[in-house]
Amino acid sequence: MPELPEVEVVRRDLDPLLTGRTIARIDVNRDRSVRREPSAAAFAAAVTGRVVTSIGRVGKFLVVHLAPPGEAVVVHLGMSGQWRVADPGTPRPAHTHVVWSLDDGREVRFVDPRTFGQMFRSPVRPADGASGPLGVSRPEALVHLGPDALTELTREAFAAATAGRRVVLKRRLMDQTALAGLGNIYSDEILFRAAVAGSRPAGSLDASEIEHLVVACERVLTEAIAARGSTLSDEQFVDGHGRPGRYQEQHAVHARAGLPCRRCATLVVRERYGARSGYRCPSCQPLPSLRS
DNA sequence: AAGCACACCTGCTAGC
DNA sequence: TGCTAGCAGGTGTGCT
Repeated sequence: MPELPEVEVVRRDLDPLLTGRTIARIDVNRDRSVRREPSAAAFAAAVTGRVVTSIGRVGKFLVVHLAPPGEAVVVHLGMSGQWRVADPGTPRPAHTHVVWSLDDGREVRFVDPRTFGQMFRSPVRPADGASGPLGVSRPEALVHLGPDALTELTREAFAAATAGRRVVLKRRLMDQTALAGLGNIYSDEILFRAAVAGSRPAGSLDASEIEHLVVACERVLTEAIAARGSTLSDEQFVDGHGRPGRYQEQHAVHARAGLPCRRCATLVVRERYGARSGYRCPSCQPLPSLRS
């Protein structure tokens, strides 16, 4: 499923193609892909004719800023969403739910087999003293998200997100209101890089472990973006040009149960955290009770 | 009020 | 070989 690195790859693909373009037409083939709007038709009518001024990202959400300022289209790829840039003459893939036609003749297609993806308008207040570290205001629909794991993460923010929490760390890392952008893949990889077991209570971290986790977060996400994201066998992530990512080749533990750890060759184990699964190297990420 | 269960949906896989 | 049942995933809601 697309997490922060995959969404950032798509953002970087779409930004030069959409910024400055006018949205000439929007076709919604599946109403479910447009949420929080009076209707799909109302959404299309409100966005048609407007100019894209930039494309941003908060966590796993894309933010298409429009002129005149004050409103943006927020897009979430869900579990299987893709944005594909194509010429109108080419056949549309199955599950093409929304098509944005641009004034330069190109189409941007929202393809989403599992239909967990969504898009909607959201007000954006002008940047002011209350805006984020980047000086960019968030759409109002995204103010509940925690700091962006790539652009807004500090040691202080991480400490605040975990202090006093009894929930297991793995789940806290994936809680978008604590930290925005991490899902199952990258929480596993960051925990491995920091040599911390995700089954620990979030509030049990010491200063050294927090430092390692913050550094691991920055490095893993940066490397994953450089490798253009992860495309697993049972997922279908592709970038704006239809190409898969390569970071899965570098995964240390995620989806590698029973395979040797890349660092120490100990067999990776799969663990359950409630309804979710995670992967861990028992040797590199020991449980506290097993520490010497 | 933190934390959990559940709904949403469809393609793939494991199991008969 | 063909079928079905179950799983997987992120977000939002609602319950305790």
